[in-house]
Amino acid sequence: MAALADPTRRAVFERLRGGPRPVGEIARDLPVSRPAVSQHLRVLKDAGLVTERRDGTRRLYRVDPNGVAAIRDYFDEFWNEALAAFKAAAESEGRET
Amino acid sequence: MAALADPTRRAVFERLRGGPRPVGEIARDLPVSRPAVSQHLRVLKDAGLVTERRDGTRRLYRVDPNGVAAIRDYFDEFWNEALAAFKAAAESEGRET
DNA sequence: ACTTACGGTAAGTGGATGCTAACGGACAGC
DNA sequence: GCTGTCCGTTAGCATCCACTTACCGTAAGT
Repeated sequence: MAALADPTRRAVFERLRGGPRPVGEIARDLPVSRPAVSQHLRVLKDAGLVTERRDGTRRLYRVDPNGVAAIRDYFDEFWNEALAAFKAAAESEGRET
Repeated sequence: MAALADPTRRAVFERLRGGPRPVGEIARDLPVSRPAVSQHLRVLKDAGLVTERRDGTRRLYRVDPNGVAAIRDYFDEFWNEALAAFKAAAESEGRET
């Protein structure tokens, strides 16, 4: 999840939300150089959030559903536990006060 | 979400998952000093992920359900869009190939 | 009032990291 | 084979940030 910390990297990631994209196309509408995008994609790939696929001289990157699912599950679980604790606390507080 | 990037800060955050906690108690079972925990809590608070409440000389921190919900929603939406795009791509690919 | 416990803040430092510039490699078209 | 395009990698740099140490304020107990 640390991979999604950087704003630029999140921007790169979100460019992939609608489907596969080559590196250059992503770099074109971002205020950073192409190598920077490459490095971000490498981090995202190591984090299991995107996958790579060669297409001639280009490389298509796409979102890896498994990675997104992992983070999504983490927050779902956290949400459930935290909410339960929150309700329990609110209740016992209501009782005491 | 950048607030949850740091591992230590995530650890602090997760200590709050089960209910409110004072600063000292959190710092006690983490390998960092108390001021460090204070700083992390400040970041989490600014990010809207936790709320603070004074209790005598202590300060109780607890998870803010709103903050967690925001992130959870972000990933839910991302998940839906990405999955849709992924399926669409897989389909059109299956057609062509 | 004095002491003790709790915790936020400021200053300073070392390590991590995002960026660019420069280079090298692979593939397509002529 | 040569050229041009696309992209990953390296080196170097600037910046950010997490951490500790030291200090100060506040509240509770005696």
